[in-house]
Amino acid sequence: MARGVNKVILIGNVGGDPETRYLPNGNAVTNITLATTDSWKDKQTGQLQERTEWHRVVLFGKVAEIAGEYLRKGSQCYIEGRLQTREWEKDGVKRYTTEVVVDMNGSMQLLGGRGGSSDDAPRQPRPQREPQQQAPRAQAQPQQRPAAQQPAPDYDSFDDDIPF
Amino acid sequence: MARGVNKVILIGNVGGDPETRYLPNGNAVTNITLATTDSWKDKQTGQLQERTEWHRVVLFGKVAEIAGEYLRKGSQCYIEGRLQTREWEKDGVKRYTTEVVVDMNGSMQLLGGRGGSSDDAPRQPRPQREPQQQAPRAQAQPQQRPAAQQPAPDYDSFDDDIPF
Amino acid sequence: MARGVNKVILIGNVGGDPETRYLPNGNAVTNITLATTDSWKDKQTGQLQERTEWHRVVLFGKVAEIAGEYLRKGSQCYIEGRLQTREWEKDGVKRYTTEVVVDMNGSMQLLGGRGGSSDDAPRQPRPQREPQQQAPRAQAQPQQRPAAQQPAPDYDSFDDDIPF
Amino acid sequence: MARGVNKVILIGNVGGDPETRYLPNGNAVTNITLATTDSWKDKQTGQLQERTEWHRVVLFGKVAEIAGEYLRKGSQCYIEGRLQTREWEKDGVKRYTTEVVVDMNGSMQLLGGRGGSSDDAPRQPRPQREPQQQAPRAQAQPQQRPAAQQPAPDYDSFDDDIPF
DNA sequence: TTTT
DNA sequence: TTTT
Repeated sequence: MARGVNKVILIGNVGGDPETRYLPNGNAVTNITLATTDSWKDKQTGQLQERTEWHRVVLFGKVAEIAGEYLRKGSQCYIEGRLQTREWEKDGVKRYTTEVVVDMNGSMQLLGGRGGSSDDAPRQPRPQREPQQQAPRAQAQPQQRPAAQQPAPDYDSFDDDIPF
Repeated sequence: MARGVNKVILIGNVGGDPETRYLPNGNAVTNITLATTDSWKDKQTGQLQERTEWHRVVLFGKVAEIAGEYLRKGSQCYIEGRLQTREWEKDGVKRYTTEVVVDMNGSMQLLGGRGGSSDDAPRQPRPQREPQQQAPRAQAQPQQRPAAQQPAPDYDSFDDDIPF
Repeated sequence: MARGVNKVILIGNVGGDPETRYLPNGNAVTNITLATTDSWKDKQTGQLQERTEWHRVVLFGKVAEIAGEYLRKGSQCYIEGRLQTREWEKDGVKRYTTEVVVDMNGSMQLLGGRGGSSDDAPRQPRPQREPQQQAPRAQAQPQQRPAAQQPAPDYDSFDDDIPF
Repeated sequence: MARGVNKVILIGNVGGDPETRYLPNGNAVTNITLATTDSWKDKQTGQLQERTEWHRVVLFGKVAEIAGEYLRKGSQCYIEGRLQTREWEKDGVKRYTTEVVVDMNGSMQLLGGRGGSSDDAPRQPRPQREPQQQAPRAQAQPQQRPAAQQPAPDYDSFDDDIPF
C-alpha cells in the first residue's frame, strides 16, 4: 500500500530529555532531537573535519511511550522513520519544518549500556505517571517545549488535530 | 570516521527536469525534487488515504552529472543520501531547509524502463555540452533556479563555498 | 519489541515467475530469486568488472499474494526484509540456507513501467485462482505450520530442493 | 556504477573476539559473527517469543582493522554491508555460505559505552602489533578460526585470492 | 512539480 | 535464473 519508499535511518545521541504528550485520542507523541556526527579528512588541508547534524524526531504511539520512558539526554539510539515536511505560519510567513516521523511502521531502539546523562536512573523506565495526569485532555496552559535547531511550533497548541 | 549514522533511502518520481550547475572547483551540483507517495487505509472510515511527500535532493560530483544526464521529469529513481539542514536568511529572518545530500558516499539509480515524460529521448543520456560552456567558472549572471517546495536560496550565489 | 536491527534492502530483477503456495492456515508464501548486479572498475587493470548476486527471497502473507500476482520473470522490484538462515538436512548432512524474509514488517514494491518479460500481460494482476483450490483450508493432515520465522526444515514438503 | 541495490543493515552483538588476518596484498580481513534478536508476541498464545539470528560478517580493509582493534566478544555494533553468497566444496559436495560483506562502501560502528566482555580493556584500541608481525605474508600454520553458525571454510587457506 |  |  504505497508507491515509493521514504526511509530514514539514524543513530545518534539525544539532545535533551524527551517530553511526551498525549493526543486527545490517547495516543502518545514524543519529540526528541538527535545529533549525528560525521567526520572526514579534508582533501586540501588533510585535517580532520567534523560536522554535527541535528534531527527533529517525532514518535507516535507505542514507540513514543517507550521513548519517553527510556531515553534521556545523551542516550544513544537507533531511529527508523520517514521524512515529513510540515508547513506552519509565523507572522504571516510560511515556514517549513522537516521531521523524521516514527510510528508503528518505524522503530526506535535504545543502544549501549548506560542510557544518557540525566538525573533519573538510566536504563530504568521512569515511574510511569497515570496517563490522565500525564496528558490532560484539556490543557489550560500548554507548557512551551524549547524547539531545537529549527524554531518550529510544537505540537502543544493543538486542539484535536496535528497540523500534518 | 564517523560517530553516528545518518542515512536516507528514497524511491520516488522526479518532479521536474534536473538542473546541473558547476561549482568553481569544477564539481557538479544537481538539484531535484522527489515525490514519494504513501497510501494507507483510514482506521475510522476505512477509506484509502494518500499522502505525497516532496523531498529536496542535492547531488554532488559524479552522481550529480549522471543525474543531470539521465533523470527527467517523471523518472523513477532510487536515492541514498544523508539528511542535512542548512540555515539561510531572508528579510533578516532565519530559515531552515532540510535536504537529502547525495555525494560519493551516497548513491542514485534510475529505475524502471522508461525514464520519465520529458521531451528528450528517455533513458538516453542528454547530449553532453562542453563543461566549459556548461559551467563557466566565473558566472556573471547566475541564473535563478526555481526553488521547489521550500522557498530556499539556491547554491547559485556562492563565491567559492557552499554554506554547509 | 526487539533487541537489534536486522534489515535487508534490495533492488533487483526477478529470476523467474514467482510461485505462490499456501500454508495450512491459509497464509500465502511466495518464493522468488532476485538478482542484484554490481559493477566497478578494477584498480589494477582499470577494466570494468561485474558481479551478479542472487538472493533467495521468501514473502509471507499479504505481500506474498501481491508478489505472486504482480511480479514476473524479469520484473524489477524493491525488497525490504530481514536475514534468516535455516538449517536443513540432505543425505544426513546439515546444510544452511540464508534467505531474505519479507513479512508484514517488510515491504515489496514493483518498480518501473513494464514488469518483466513473462508471457502474461505484465503489470496486470494474474487471474486470481480461487483460494480454496489454491489452498484448501481443510486439510486432512495439516502438517505443522512450518513456522516461517523459526528455524524450520522447509516451507512445505516440496520435492524440488533448493540448490543453496 | 551499479544496477541494483544490495544493502544490509545490522545492529547486534558480536559473538566472539574478532580475528584479523592479512591478505598477501596487505589488506586486512576480519571475520565476526553478529547476533540480532527479535522478539514478538505470539498471536495464538499471546506469549512473548524470541529468536536470535546469527550473521556471518566479513570486513575488508580499513574497517577490518578498526573492527579487529575495537570490537570484542559482546560488543554492540552497527554494520552496513552487502549480501554475498560464496560456494565451497566439502567431500565433493557443493555448499553455499551467505555473508555480509563490509568494505569501503560499507560501514562499521561500535555502539554504546563499554564494548563487550573481553579481558582486554574495552573501548581501548588493542596494542597494535606491527603489521609485519601481525600478518606474515607466508603463513606456516594458519590458525583455525572456529566457524560460527554455518560450518564453512574460512579464508585461511587462501594463497593469493579469496574464493569470492 | 511526480507517479499509479 | 534477471537486468542494462
